[in-house]
Amino acid sequence: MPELPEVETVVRQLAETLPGHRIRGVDVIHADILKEPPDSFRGALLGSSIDSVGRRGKNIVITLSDSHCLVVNLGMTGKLLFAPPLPVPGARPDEEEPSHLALIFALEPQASLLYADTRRFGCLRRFTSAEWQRESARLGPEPLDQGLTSEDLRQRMAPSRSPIRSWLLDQTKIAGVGNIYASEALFRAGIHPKRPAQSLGPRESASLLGGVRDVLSDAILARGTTLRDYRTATGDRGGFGPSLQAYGREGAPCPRCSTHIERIVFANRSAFFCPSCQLNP
DNA sequence: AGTGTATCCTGCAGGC
DNA sequence: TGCCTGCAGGATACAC
Repeated sequence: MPELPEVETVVRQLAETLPGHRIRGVDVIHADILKEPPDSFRGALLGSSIDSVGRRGKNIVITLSDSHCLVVNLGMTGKLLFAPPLPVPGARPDEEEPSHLALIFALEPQASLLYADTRRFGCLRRFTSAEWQRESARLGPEPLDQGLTSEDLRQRMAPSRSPIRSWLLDQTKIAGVGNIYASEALFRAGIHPKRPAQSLGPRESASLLGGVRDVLSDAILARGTTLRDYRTATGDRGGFGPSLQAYGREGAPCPRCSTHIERIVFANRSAFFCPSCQLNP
């Protein structure tokens, strides 16, 4: 579910509230979202203080004061919710309790951080700073990093005959793009999703990087896309859904030329495109 | 180096 | 109403 804009939204919210809190309780409800036994996870985190909250690709990186970090990947349906202390203890007005709670952190000063995940494809992993550096190095560059040029992108695409949509979804090639924004970026760039990555020339690389950056930036401003499950750290829905131009719009008119948007499936996932704006070679 | 398939898991929409 | 199938923002492991 959550791609870069959704994760960035959650990270920005948590960065304002979490730092300075200390973990004083860890309640593991569904152990299968951890990569280690619940007891060792709990034992390692109890007493840790939160220094900062950042993002790498689709990962939420919570840096702890003991040179460790907690890395959260939301999978398809994960939610990381910050629950501030209730004004009146016991009273929970409109806010419904999140369903499918998998883990609860009790924090000091009084607050809690909830992890809920319907399908439990998400995971929470602990790393030392050095371990995380190594993990992070496996991921491709950040698309919004201004140091990344379209020429860098072209060189990374050059060895790959993989369809560009699949290439964009590969987190080791470029970090943070998922299925929604892959379709959207390719639509904006006018590139067919099945074009081999290595077939994109300099001009197309530039349009693609532009398309990726524009759609991710626009989606961040709207606080992400909620199709169904995604919620921000405050439990709100993202507002980018109505701005989607291709994804999920099979049969609807292309916003540029009115041709019907088509859906094709490859590598087991849907891709949406305009057959007239995004020509197949 | 690719692709297709399966896996983890739950919920929902649509067809009958 | 109930049952079935297919589909879903991700990541990974497998055989070919």
